Amino acid sequence: MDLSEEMKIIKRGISEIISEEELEKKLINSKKTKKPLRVKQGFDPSAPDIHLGHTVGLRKLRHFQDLGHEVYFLIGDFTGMIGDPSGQSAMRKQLTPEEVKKNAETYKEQVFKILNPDKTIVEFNSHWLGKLSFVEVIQLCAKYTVARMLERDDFAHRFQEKKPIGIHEFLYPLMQGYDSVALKADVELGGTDQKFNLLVGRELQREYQQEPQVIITMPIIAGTDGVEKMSKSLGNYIGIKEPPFDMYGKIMSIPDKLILTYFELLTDVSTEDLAQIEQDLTDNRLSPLDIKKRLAKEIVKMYHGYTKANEAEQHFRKVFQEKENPENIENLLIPASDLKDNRLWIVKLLKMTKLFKSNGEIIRLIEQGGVRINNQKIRETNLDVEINEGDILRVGKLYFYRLKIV
RNA sequence: GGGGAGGUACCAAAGUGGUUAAAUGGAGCGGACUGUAGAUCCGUUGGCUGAACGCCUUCGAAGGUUCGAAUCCUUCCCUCCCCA
Repeated sequence: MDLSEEMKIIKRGISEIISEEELEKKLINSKKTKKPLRVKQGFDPSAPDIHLGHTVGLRKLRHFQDLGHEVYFLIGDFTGMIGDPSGQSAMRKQLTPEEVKKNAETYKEQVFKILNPDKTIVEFNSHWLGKLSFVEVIQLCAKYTVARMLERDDFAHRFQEKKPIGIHEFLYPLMQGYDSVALKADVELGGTDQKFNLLVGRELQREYQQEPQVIITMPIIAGTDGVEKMSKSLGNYIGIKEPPFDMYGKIMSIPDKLILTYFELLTDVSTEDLAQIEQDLTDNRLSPLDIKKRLAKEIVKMYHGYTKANEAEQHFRKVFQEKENPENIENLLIPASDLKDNRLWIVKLLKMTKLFKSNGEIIRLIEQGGVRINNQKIRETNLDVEINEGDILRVGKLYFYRLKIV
């Protein structure tokens, strides 16, 4: 493959690359010396569920692997104890070593759905950061200035808004940069919100007489709400481990304006197809609904296979388009001993679904018409419902249960 | 070290002795509409009790004053600003 083709693959769907010339040089050099590039990306172990937002970067790492390079999948177990301040408006809770360890393990289980395990080296930055002496830490700090730290957006904002900035938070970019030094990274990937940290890596590598890494920033994809970036803590994420239908359903609920972005960053749909889809959308040749269904199916297929993706699609059509009950409904087991004359208080019944934290929540939902039995809305909270084997209980839009007396 | 401002629910932000489980906005949730999109409208957002303006817990923490406190007093913790 020639250089321009390689560059084309690398440059698809990225946000920024610093700098293209340096990358080309590195690629050429790598080919000449037959030494693969060392491509690094760090992952925060505080979010053990890999979601589609993470896959944007992971997929790019995979591209590098497919081009013959090595990926250093760096789990920030040490930095995780501080918590990346990027994009945070306030200080984060520090994780305990046990939590970090557990999260890191979960991470490892999941990434190989995307990465090629043969070309992936999993590392933990506690290996080197945990060994630094206080003197060495101070020496590291001496390589950067407060003023430069304050150049960073989120620090600058917090500073301006008179919000607290912990001194330890200043160490985060330094540690991440030091990771690049320790790994002798050629390329580092990160979200656009990581740009500052990535740049610090370049600075530090220079300080340590290394050739600075090329940095590639990836767009941050918005979550299901279409506004905030996809993240676990905001609850707007789509996890790659989620069951096929949940995944399908969540993708269907994204705002239309995200369709193309998702196609571009989350699927293998070719650039040509992408252009076609965009055209079809603007021409109204295809409805956004149909295109979104294709998107959903495409993504579910990647993580669950064709059969499951198909099932999810059927399920969706049945439940939401034809307004029928889905085929596979979870059983809700009701102990016969709880029944009186075959009846059960509606609130107790709902409580058995484990969907609610309190009775108040249940009562609210009933009053708002969010509960149906056999498609019949229940509005009365003070009601003993007759329980028949096989009755279908529906809670909100999403949850279905088939009642079963045991 | 000195002086000043401030800590209210998921977030932002009112509230300075009772009618305050706490205005308002955002976000969330549910409903209507729809394409599980967007826009719009309505409802709802501490817990318990088969439910009532009843009880319990909540306005940084702990004590205190009072018939009654988010509101007053004391101590403590935390944040920010100015000066050094």
